[in-house]
Parts: sequence; C-alpha cells; structure tokens
Amino acid sequence: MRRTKAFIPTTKEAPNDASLPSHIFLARAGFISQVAAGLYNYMPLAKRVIKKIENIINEEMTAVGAQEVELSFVTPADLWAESGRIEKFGKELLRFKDRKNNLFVLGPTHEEMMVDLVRNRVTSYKNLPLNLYQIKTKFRDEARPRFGLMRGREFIMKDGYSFHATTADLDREFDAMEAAYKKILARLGLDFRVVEADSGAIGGSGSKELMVLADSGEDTIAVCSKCEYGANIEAAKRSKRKVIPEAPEAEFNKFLTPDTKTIEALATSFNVDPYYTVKCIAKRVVYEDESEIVLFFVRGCDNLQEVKALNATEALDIVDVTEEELAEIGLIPGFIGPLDQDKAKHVIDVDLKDAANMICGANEQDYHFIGVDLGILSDVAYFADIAEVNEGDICPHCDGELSFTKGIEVGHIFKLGTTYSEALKAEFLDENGKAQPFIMGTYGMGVSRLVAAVVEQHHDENGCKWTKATAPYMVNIMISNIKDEAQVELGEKLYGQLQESGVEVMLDDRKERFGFKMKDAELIGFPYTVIIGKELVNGSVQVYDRMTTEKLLVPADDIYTKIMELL
RNA sequence: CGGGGUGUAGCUCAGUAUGGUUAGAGUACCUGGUUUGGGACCAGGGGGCCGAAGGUUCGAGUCCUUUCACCCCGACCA
Repeated sequence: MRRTKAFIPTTKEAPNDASLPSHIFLARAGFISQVAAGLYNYMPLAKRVIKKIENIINEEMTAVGAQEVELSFVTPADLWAESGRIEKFGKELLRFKDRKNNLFVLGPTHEEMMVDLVRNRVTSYKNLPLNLYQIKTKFRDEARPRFGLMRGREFIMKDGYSFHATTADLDREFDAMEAAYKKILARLGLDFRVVEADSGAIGGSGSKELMVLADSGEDTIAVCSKCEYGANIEAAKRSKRKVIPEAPEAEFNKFLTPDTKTIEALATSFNVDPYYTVKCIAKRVVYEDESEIVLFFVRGCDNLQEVKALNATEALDIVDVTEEELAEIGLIPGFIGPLDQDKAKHVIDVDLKDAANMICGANEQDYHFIGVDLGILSDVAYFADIAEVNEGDICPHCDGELSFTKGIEVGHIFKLGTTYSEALKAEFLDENGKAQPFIMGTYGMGVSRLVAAVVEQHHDENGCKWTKATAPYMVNIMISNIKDEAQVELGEKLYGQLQESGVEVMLDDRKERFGFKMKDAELIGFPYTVIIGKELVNGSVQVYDRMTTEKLLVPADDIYTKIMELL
C-alpha cells in the first residue's frame, strides 16, 4: 500500500475524551473513530488487525475440532423469555420491534440462539460432542461504556458453545479450550495469565478467565509468587495464615468501650493485632421478590469481598443499609457482634471458624466482648468464604505468597452444565434411550478488546508497538526525501520486492519531512520501518525496530535479505 | 441508575462573570514558493445553524427555560 493512497487519518492531538493509551493511540493513529458512546468505526488499519486476530482464532479453533457458524445478530425476544434472561439482562438488551410488531433483541451473547440451533437437530449421544463457534458483533447496552475498544457497547466477540453427553467429556473439552486459548494469546504475542474466576449467577461448575497483564486492566487478579495459581480477586482463595500474631490473653468478659467504633480504634485501645478483632459489614441482600439485612463477619484485618458475599447468600444484589434500618432491629453500628444469632441472618468468614481470643461487638451501645471463642458458634452459625484475599496471603496451592496485578479480561471459559439446555428443553437420547439435557460449555474471547489489549501491553509515549502477529503492516518503507531520486528508486525497488514476497508493506511516499513521517510511523507502530535517507550516500539504510526502538544500519544492497530475516 | 463536568471549524481550545461591528487562535486541509534526519517556514485561500428547541431583548455564542449528546467518579458488567 502506498501511503499517499491509504486512508489513515492520523492526528497530532488526541480526542479529549480518551484517557487510556490504547484509546488515544488507536484514535490518533487512524485505526478507529467514535460514532456515539461505546460505538466505533473501524478504519482500514483496525480492520486488518482484527482480521489477523480472527485468523489466528479460526486456525486454533479448527485445530481442536470446533466448527464455525454465524448466527443472526437480531434475535427473537421469545428465546430470551424462554431462558429467563430477558429480565436478568434487563436494560442491557437492546430491544426493538419489527413492522409486524414482533419483539427482537440485538444479541449480547448467543447461548439461547446456539441451543435453539442445536436442539431437535442433534438428538443422539452418538453425535456428541459438538463445538460450534462464531466471531461476530455483539451489542450490550452498557450503563457506562468507556475506554475506547476496551468496553464498548458494540464489540466483536468470538463465542463458542460445546455440547456433551457427560460431565467428564465437558471437562476434557474445557481443558482443550483452555489450551487453545492459551495458544491463541501466545501467538498474538501477549503476556497473559489464566485465572480462576467467579462462576457467579450464571451457575455452572467452573470458570476461568484469560487476563492480559496491563496496568490499565479493569480487573484485579491475585497471583502466586511460586506456582501457577492465579485468580480474579472476586474468586481468589488463600490458605490459613502461617504466621499468626501473638494472641491476647484474656478471660471472656464484657468491656466498656465508648467511642470505639472502628477496628483501628478497637485494636489500638486493646493493643491487639486487628487479626483478633471481628469486623461486621451489614448489608441488605436482595432476592427476586424480597430483601433482608444480613450481617457479614470477617477478621478485622480482612475486608468483605462482595462477589463472594453474593454467592454465599445466593442473592441477586447486595446494597448498603442505613444506621436507621439497623437500629430498627436493635443493632448499633460499631458494636455489632456475632454472638446473638437471632437479630439478623449471619454469614461468618471461614477463617473465623473456631477462632479464639477474639474481640467482638457486644450488640450493646459502647460495649465489646473480649476473650471470645467463636468455637461455640461452629455448629449453629453459617460459615462461608467471604473475605477478600490480601497481598501477602498464602497461596491455596503452595506456600508462595499472593500478590496483586491488573489484568484485561480477554477470554472467559465456562462450564455451563445444563442451565440453558434445561431451560430451553434441549435434550438428546443417551445409550439407554433416555432423554438427557445437553451438558454445555461456553467459551468467549473479546476480539475487539484484544486489539486494545495489544496496545495497552505494547506501547510507549510515541504510539503503538504492534506484535508481529497483530501488525496491520509488517514493514514501512520511509523515503526520507521524496525529491531525492536515489532514495525513491531504492524505496520503490524494495517495495516491489517485498510485495512479491508476500510481505505486508507500506511505502511512505508522501512529500513530507523526515520528522513528520517518522512520528507517524511510530504512532501507527509498524514493527519495522526502513529509513531510506541520509545514510544512502554512504550506501546504507536504517531499520527502525519499533518494539526495541533501536535503529540498525544495513548496507542498502542487503536490505531486502535483512528484512526477510527479521520477519 | 446516583454524583460531577463539557458541548463554538475535521481536531485541540479561546471568547460566555458584565449581551453590542462581519465569531477567533493553533492545528489539519487547498494553491504557490522556500525547506528536507524528529510533527518546518512565508504568502494566499476554503471551512461555523456557537449541540437542539423555545423564551427575554432594539440586539443572544453570552441571560432564562426545556431538552439532547458526550466525558469523568461510583453502582453495574456472560
């Protein structure tokens, strides 16, 4: 492609609404343009990157036996009613009616559609397993789209669905998909981590997220310093502490503790480690038809992890409660303790089971209990893992320490089980001629988000640094002075040679100055830029490596060979 | 969905407190010339329903009302 003919509108300044590097550079370098909140046009460069990612996904999916399909983007609302997700998704579903007044939904994900496609067509265990996928635009009317391609309302996703006769077979496929996804991300040149995730409201028995490591990631993940363990903080587990602070010695007693409403104040006034205090977080948990106040207890040194809390209560939502609401049931914030089980529902963190020498609220204004042995609750109370892991906590699988890092969720694989096949009555006949719901898995990968993730992980202050697998063009030939015939001649020759060799090459033949074209090359982020300029009089050209930002001096006669080597 | 902010040229923004010739700059774009190793310079030029609708006024980018859009923080997010 000749730069003079290419539609690549680069700009010196970023749109004022962009904050993330990927957003700024993709906009400035002429990859994307915003249409409305969370809606973007892909210009030629972006389209090329997307195709490359899609090709790699297609190759790896084919390699593991998945088959590509393409389902209608417009989906009948009836299907969403059948699965019950028309309520669950709520306003995220963009709904509209056709001329016959039928209600439709723009597909945000396609479990229902895929199950509908397969049910009554695959009816025997002999035809299982089956793995179907598509790469397609999705639409979710998100409350707050942001960060450019990272969280758009319209986005491109690879979504795959597998159908099995047994859970063992699902487990096998799940592992195969994890391996395939890892291969895809490795081929794209990304530094990533597979982490355990919350399987949450969707249900199912397991889920993993593929996280591209980048400071700007929206997710916090806990990773082990020694082993492969990694988990989204929403699902991260830990071992019992190995180093335990010295326990305070005290008989069970009630103590006057005026104005001691925080863990910090409590720990200070008794001179104990917060480890020996009990923190109460009162929340209102919301169910489908009702809601109630639930008291969550964790150690003073821990915090409540709301997603875990949600799972422990099997609630739809958790919201804050006011002091007035607590007062109505006789609870005083700052002095709430777990010993009265009758005032409200309790959920106590597993780390508090059998905890001794504890200090906790006495459920009485200005009083705390000391020397509490929570062992007395071990048979009557409800314990669950509800605490958020802290940096420095012990890995659940080895003796390494957990540390936090930020990740961009680019893939999510799920063992769905029979949630959708039961809801949509999608069944097959097993060996005994008995009808069974399909056991399903679902595997998503955010293609447009990957475009952003590559830039988030690979950029500098001057622009994008595409990996070899994702670059829109591998080589940019920059003719420094278009009026210099020797430079033009060599540029044209190399351009022709590379094109013949099938290299994706851009020829910057614009009548611009060196600095302008160089800045542009860095902004767009071609892996290699051949600079044909002032060194040519000495018989040399330079190769600028975008990833390392080093310039390599190469004899002009060897440049074609050198480039072919580098690729 | 709560809280905050911003809408003026393709882009980045002045101008709005205190209404008053023909609405500005930089950049980008077009023409000509000079320049040619890090987003050059000179000269000329095209480009605006000042987000939209209503109102106040002799007069509105500026004041009032309504509304729409976009951004940020939070809640939410297979």
